[in-house]
Amino acid sequence: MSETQESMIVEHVLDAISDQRLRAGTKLGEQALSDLFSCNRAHVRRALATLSAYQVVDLIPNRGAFVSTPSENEARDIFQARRAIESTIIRNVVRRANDADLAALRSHLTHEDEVRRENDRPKAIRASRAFHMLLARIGRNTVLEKYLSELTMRTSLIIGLYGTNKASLCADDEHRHIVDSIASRDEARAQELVDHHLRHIENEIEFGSQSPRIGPLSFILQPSEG
Amino acid sequence: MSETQESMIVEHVLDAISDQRLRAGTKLGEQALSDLFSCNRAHVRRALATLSAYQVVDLIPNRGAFVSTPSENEARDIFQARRAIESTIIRNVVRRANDADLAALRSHLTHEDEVRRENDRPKAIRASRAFHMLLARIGRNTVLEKYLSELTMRTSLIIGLYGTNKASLCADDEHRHIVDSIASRDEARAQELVDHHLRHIENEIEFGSQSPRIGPLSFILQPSEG
DNA sequence: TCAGTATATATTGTTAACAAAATAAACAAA
DNA sequence: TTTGTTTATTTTGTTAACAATATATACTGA
Repeated sequence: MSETQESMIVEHVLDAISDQRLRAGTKLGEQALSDLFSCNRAHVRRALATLSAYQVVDLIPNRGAFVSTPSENEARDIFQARRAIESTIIRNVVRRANDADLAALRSHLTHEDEVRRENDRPKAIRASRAFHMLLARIGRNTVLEKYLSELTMRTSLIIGLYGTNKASLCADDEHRHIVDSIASRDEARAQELVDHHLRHIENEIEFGSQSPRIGPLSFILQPSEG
Repeated sequence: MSETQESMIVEHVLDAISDQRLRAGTKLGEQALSDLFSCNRAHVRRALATLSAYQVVDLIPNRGAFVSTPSENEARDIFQARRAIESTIIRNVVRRANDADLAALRSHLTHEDEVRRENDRPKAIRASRAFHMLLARIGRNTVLEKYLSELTMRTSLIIGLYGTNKASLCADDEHRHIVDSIASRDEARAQELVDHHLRHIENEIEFGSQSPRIGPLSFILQPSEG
């Protein structure tokens, strides 16, 4: 089934979305993709079907595939779903995190500090997403981890679509405080911090302004690595 | 893209799974499916890619597609995910349900009573799933609704795989009590009842008595099934 | 210039044919 | 019988060609 080839396309598109190189509404042409990844269209079509199932791509009959553009209502549903899922994840983390996990979290925080100093917004957004996904992995529930992966992807889409009020996205030390609460095994506090953090992100989104702007696909989707 | 044709295959397979006509491990041959739905294999392959993204089907390279067989760990993750998601759903329901919604819930309860009298287990399981999906629809969060759809599907798979202790699956009047708590707008009680209900279902599953279709070898012993 | 229409191009949808791999069957040797 | 090997059959994977549809371009007439 050449699972590798197909999943490579999927992974690259997902990476590009979470990096905000691919923005909402961008058309994903079959020929363009099969040229980029040097494969035939059948692979591309299956990859697009998968991405559509992940709800990050819309398939329109006879028109093609487009990166989905979440509405405000959809965005709010997504954030509510994130609160539901990450609430359970953080509880798992507080209960299950071992020393290695805590070290990984601390290490990630310093990484986020470095990124912040670089003033590279897409990179910062990516690092922020990685923090949430690290928590999901430490929580050790693969079902929740997969769902959160989809939801954070779509969150990147939302932020790219509508923009945010403040330059700093995942606020300065909210992540740090969350890690502290995990380290002190304070379940209630950790849950409250995560919930507050997610509401904070949602509240900073400016649903009024919508700025869809797109570039050529070949720039955005460089199949750099194998 | 003949979205209709492809989604028809997907829907039929999902229905068959939730009805337990399709059981874990069953092979979904491409030719068999394209014959059944009188379409070409390209459609079938895309449908299988979608089902794989929903995690109800495993795609094994050069071997084909098989209805997935959740492990015990996976099953527990699924139930935890359900508690996380349905907790938020029921909160939405208590807040948002109008008179029509309550009427629909009452109507469904009488339907479940009728089904119970018929002693048709698959039908009962389907009706039970429908109750949870009705709650999800009334909750009006499409993201959570879609995830719960997947999770209830996989729950059907789990129950079919491992079996349950008692004949009655979704216990006699737990659903009724949940509806009552919704009608009286008792959020805390509704959440507690749903959580308890889900734990109840999980506890009735006999993970010890695995049916002999776990390993890949048992697929071969298994005669092909419609 | 602008609207509307016709033509040309490009893109998606469909099908069939063929290659590669896995499974099933047949068969020979112990 | 049982085991191992070879052959045949089935199934999955890949590719290309063609049809249907949508988009872009050119053209015509006010």
